[in-house]
Amino acid sequence: MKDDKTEDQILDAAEKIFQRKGMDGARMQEIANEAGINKAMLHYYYRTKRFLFEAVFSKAFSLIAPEINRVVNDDTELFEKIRKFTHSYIDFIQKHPYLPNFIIQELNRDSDFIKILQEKKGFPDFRNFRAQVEKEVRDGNIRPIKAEQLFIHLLSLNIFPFLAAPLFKGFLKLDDKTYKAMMEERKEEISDLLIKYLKNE
Amino acid sequence: MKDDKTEDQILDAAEKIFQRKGMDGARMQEIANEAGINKAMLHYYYRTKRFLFEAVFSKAFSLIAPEINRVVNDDTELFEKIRKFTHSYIDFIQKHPYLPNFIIQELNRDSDFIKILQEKKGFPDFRNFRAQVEKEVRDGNIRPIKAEQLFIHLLSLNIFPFLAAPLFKGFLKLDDKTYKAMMEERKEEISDLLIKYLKNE
DNA sequence: GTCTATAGAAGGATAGAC
DNA sequence: GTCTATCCTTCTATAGAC
Repeated sequence: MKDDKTEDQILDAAEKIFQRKGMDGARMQEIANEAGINKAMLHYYYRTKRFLFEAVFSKAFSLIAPEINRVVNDDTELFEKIRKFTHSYIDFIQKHPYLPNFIIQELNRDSDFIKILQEKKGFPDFRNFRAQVEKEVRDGNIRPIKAEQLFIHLLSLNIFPFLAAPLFKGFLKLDDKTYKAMMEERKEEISDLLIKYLKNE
Repeated sequence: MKDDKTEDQILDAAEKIFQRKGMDGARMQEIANEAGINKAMLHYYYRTKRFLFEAVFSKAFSLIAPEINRVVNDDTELFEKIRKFTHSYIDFIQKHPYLPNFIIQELNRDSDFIKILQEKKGFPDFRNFRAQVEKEVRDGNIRPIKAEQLFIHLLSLNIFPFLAAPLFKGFLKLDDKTYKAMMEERKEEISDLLIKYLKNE
């Protein structure tokens, strides 16, 4: 079982609170309440707030990393890859709506976090994707483009609409339901945009 | 002069601190130090931390709003508009690097903020842009696309790379200088992507 | 391992002199 | 308007009983 042990109950509770409120906004007491456990236990298992936070952050990142690796470390054909990533990422994020904001926010808050993550195994390695894009360009299958720019396009188009959901809902005057439906539509929209552009079609 | 009055000195200092650390991470003492002034003055002029924060947030939003209005409330021809927005937004953000993260973060933290902003004059009105895109589609000048999706594409491609700069620098193993150069390149990359797609060219 | 109680520090806010 | 001093609450963290 996942929640057998107090340590895991704490981590689950901390996840909820930290992802909603961030490192600075979260309170140890709140996490303890959420875990249905005493505040002293948090320190017993994780020593400090910072260590607990880092455990949560690492776990969050290890959820995202495989998604990224589907792009950079996978030998699917390029268009298929774009299509699959876009579809699966948007499904993934519907399940973890707080994740992108949490990651982005804390990386901007503490610039050392990314260095810690880079050391870990499973950290996405971009080289395969670069090679793949360069080959497609060389073979004349796609319009000339830098792999980095395509990668940034792909992630921006997929991630930002969730990060900026309150903003877009405000601008476009959409309710939650309509906005969610629009995110579903984007699976096709994004694939279509990138693939037709690359194919020069 | 801008900094004649204490009230403005405080607002400037608060801007710096809040934009770097957010509402929860910022300390009144830190803002006072930054302003070279006493902590009691902050309360004298702005009563509470929250009011001071709201003043900063409103000002930040009033800096971004005109940028958005260049897209939604301006009768420039569509392709020209995409090109101009992309170029000017990327310049704008190099001058205010903390702004997008600040806005997004606080809108996610407090979902009521957007409602307050919607009331204010100058809040972007999407209707003109929708009409413009619909007309271009009807006239057969561009590929069929919903105005909302195009709007989200445009903002995502422009804003996210700054928001996620630490992440992309980590993934792509780029230093600040190289990344900045890449953001310059994106002015053309983004325009090219959207316009060629729309023109079906 | 788990709890209660509390230390110790920090932060927002105010009183009151000038 | 501006400052110093201080109140009071909140928060992280630990001590110590069971």
